Amino acid sequence: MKSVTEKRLLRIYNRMYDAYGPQDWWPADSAFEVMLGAILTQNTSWHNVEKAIKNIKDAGLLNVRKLACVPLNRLKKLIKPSGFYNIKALRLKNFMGFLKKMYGYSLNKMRKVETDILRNELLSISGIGKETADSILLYAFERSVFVIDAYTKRILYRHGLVGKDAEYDRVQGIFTENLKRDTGLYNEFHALIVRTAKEKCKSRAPDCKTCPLNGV
DNA sequence: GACCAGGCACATC
DNA sequence: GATGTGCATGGT
Repeated sequence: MKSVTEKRLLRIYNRMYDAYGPQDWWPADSAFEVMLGAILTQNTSWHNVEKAIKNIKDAGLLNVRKLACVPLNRLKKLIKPSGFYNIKALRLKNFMGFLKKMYGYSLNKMRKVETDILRNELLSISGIGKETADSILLYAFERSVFVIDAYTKRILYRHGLVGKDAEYDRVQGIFTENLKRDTGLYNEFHALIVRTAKEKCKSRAPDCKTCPLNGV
């Protein structure tokens, strides 16, 4: 028996899927690249993040052990195009220090850890908040964790499912308490929200005619 | 030239 | 607990 909210969420999902199709997220070739991107994209357009990741790739450093050895100042230069490079370089260092300390740089060991424990570990790292942690859990480790970002809050607010300043956990609960735990669905749903938001209407104007969510 | 982008930590009240 | 602020590049 589907709840009213579940039906609404699925209607939103289907509209976006029909308009844009599968998004094939996360745009990365490895779990480590997902993690780098998740930190670099904090309050930053993906376009700029791609430049930073390309710099790291071109330098042959897209590898946990290699990148961990790069001096801070060189790391700053490599990620400069993604903005906030001073603070983000420190965050990457914090994160890689965590990987070394907890897992000896082994993402396979990390992969064996239970989701709630892993989430708490990630949140304990300075520079990794809920959205970044959940992005890593969903897109690097295929866990059924719903990622909430500014777009998601905006869309749920626009559709009257949460209040204007609803907290992260509250917004996340709307999805996880009403949808079945399905990693593939969560993956595609969040990706489609970002895609929809990037289109012209930005999912903002209530009277937008081109938005696939208009009238849902 | 203003505004925005796939947040987060920290200071202050 | 809530609100405000710094962090910075590059595209529109």
